[in-house]
Amino acid sequence: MKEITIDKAWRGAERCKNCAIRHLVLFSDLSHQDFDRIHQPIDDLEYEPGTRLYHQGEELRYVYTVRSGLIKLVQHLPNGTQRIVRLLRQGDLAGLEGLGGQVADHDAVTLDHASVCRIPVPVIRDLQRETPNLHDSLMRRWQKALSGADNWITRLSTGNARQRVARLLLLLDEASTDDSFFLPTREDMGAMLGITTESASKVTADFRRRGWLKPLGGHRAWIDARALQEEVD
Amino acid sequence: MKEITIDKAWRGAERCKNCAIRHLVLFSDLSHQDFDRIHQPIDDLEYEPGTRLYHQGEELRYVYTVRSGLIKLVQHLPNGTQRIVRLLRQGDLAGLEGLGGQVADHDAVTLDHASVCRIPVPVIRDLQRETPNLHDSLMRRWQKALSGADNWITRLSTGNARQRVARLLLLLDEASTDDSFFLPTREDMGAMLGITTESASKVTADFRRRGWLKPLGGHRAWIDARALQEEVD
DNA sequence: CGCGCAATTGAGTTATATCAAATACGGTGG
DNA sequence: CCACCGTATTTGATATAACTCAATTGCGCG
Repeated sequence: MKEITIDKAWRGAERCKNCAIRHLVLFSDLSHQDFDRIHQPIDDLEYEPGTRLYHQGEELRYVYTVRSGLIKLVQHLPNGTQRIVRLLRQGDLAGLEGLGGQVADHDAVTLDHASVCRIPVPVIRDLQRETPNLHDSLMRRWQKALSGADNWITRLSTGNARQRVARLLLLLDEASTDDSFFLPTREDMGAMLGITTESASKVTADFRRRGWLKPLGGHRAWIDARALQEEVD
Repeated sequence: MKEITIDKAWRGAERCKNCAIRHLVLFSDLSHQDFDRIHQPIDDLEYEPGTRLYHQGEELRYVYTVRSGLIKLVQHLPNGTQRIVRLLRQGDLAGLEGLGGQVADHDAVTLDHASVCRIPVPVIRDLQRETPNLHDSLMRRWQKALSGADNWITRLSTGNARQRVARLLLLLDEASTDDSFFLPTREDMGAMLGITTESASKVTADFRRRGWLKPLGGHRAWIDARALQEEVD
């Protein structure tokens, strides 16, 4: 597991005002004046695959907005097993629990190359106190995270291995803008679905043989969503 | 499934000020003046076991604070299977997603006899606009719900049936104040753990034979937490 | 080209689901 | 208080799915 590497850091809220995906991020509803209330640097960071942003139990000094890429939230059990409890993508926040002063509930690890904005917790606390514009935006994040977690239980942790893999692929596919999507390692698929690496591999290989899944290289793939949909219901 | 029955309705915010468990509920941080901003009735309701507060897809006009009892949140899949994604108990909120204007993500159904405060969504919206005191309290609810969901995945949807049942019993036990706790039907246990009713029954019966679980009648039970803890790690 | 890791595949074992039957339990009415 | 009924639970036999362990293949990268 690699440590964090910072490729570039823009440092500052000025860039936020002109952010290309501002409509998607936490600060979408902020006014021009609100940005002037930001007194600590917001850094724009690039992480390579397998980078850990923070780990379970750690004090969270930052909240992270995903600009691009995929991030997994991993939770460890006392007995050593681990489970991926959620995936974060464009517009999602990692480390939300830090806003309440809690330590991290999970490890946050990039799956592929990821671009992330790192916002100091005090910045959000201050903005929250001085402007109400952030509240709706923040509540939508909580809401989205929660419904994501619920879906994870019902869709990815219910039914047989075949259905779970199919639902995961459909989930990854519909999240993507183009017709290809990031295909996780079989080990990660297993950790997401509560099945073994081998089981994930066997189902995946079967889908490929049937022509419903086509790997495109570089950890990307295409699926026949129609066919896979029929597997799940 | 029974419809809602209202045994008593206190109607009004006056009672809230003197609520016996106010330190646990959403309005813990409100000032005396804040209560005067409440212009719609908050009803104190009693539900019998198996009552549905609302169902998935329904518009949420209220948020519900659990005063006592247990409530299950059930999510239905298109193929007809259903899964219990969370349990709510004293101090928890049902229908949080209604605050953002969304329809209900789940069915909310009482497991045992439950006492609940029903708060109109506009009341919370108004308070939120006029006083910042609610924000922390509300965020803690989101945070708690989310970590509850994460735990549900890692503890109750991971490992073999035996471990899952053990973890569920431990969870129900530690939530309880006295040394007894509510023991769900095997069917509900199955829906919580992603296993069949029969599997839940077989494990439960085995724990009983070993003396680690003692049913006390009236859907209540006692466990040897020490022994069960050893089963999970 | 070959090294190392990921993915695949297969055989054997175990756990869980499935189906069916028997038993226990709670509530109701006599 | 007891008998009865419907439902939940338990139990068993069998089928099936998933896990485990081990070996092999494939692939990306230096």
